[in-house]
Amino acid sequence: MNTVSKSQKKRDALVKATISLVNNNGFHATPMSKIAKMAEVSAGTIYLYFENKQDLVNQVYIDVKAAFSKFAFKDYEEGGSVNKGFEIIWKNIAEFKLMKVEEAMFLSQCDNTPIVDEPSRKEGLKHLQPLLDLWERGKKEEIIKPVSPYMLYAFSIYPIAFLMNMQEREIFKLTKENIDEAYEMAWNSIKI
Amino acid sequence: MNTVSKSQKKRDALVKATISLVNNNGFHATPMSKIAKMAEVSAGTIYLYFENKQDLVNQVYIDVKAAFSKFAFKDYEEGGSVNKGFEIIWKNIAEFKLMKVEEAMFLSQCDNTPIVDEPSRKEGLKHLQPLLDLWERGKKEEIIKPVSPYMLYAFSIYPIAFLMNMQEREIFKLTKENIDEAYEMAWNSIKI
DNA sequence: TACAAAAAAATGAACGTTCATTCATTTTTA
DNA sequence: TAAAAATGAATGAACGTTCATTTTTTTGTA
Repeated sequence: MNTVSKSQKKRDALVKATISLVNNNGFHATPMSKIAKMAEVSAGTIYLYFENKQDLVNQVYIDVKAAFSKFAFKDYEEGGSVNKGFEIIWKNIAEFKLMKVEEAMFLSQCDNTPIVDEPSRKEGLKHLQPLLDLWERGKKEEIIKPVSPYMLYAFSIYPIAFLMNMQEREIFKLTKENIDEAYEMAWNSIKI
Repeated sequence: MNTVSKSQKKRDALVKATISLVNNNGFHATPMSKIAKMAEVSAGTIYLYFENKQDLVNQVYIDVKAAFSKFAFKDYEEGGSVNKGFEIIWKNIAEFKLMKVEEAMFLSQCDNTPIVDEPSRKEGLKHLQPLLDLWERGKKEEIIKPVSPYMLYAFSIYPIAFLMNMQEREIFKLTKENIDEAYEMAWNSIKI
């Protein structure tokens, strides 16, 4: 049997189409009509699921960010060593950015432009708490540098987005060895 | 006397207006009419300086990127130690991102969306060679990790853009001390 | 189970607005 | 006074959104 309702399928198709078109053409060149066409849905149908274009991007952003966060913490449980915990999370994030390129590219575009509104941005940040907690513990244990979590994020996590971007533009190839080197660089920047 | 021609002034005003409006509203919500109004120029005048809207953003991108690169290498001369050279360049870049926020935000938006075309992107990259050369020397001297320059850039330079973004959203404050800490983190990630 | 009536979902043509761009005219400069 | 620069109203295409109509699904009844 089919556990996904028909209307959920349409919403999913719309979300997917939005991600793909915004990635390839940018938000400014992604009309609702094209989204509808790619999702194989009529133009009016979009407005049964989303209030308007702004609401559509907001919801897509929140959806993708939730999927990202879920992925980031798979196989992770609090309580283990800070080193190991960070490695698990970091490699999950790297895997997400390299496997789910479409989603990751979309997030990178949203995080660097005013196409999503402030409340949705806040909403998207919610799920990162376990990483912040881990860092807090790492600071107490004098393993992690006693600096703002924004600094830790900037130097250890954010760089992955750049590598993904270069990879996507076929300027640079991220191999298995590269990933281990990258992880080392991330860790070296935040460890004491 | 006035060494800047009148028409150069108009072009400058258009460039400035474009940066400001794209930063605040996004490219999709920046009509030519608003750019003209903010630059105190008639709509048609834009087309004396730029072919069309695409050409306008491309040129603004290239202009700003050139200013950025120039700034990045001020007070730098090849030949000094790798450590010192990198510190000078890194701190220049940090200063640019924190002092010339408008320009830096615009670059970050362009670098993460398809609003500028590929040739302009290539053009914008041209001026970074001295940093690549420095890194190459650092690798030979076994001071810098023997990894792709994209990796070095991702972990040492790219994070500054994240900090700038957070600073701009008033989520995080970058103080003098922070900057020194950040520099340490950057250096730790790329040094052997 | 079969069918019809009611409700819900989906459609897509139509609407009004906004936008990028043009060009006949005016203003400024040489 | 000729040339160059600037203007801004006009144009037509494209867009987001609506809504009268159609299609599909659900419900109620025998």
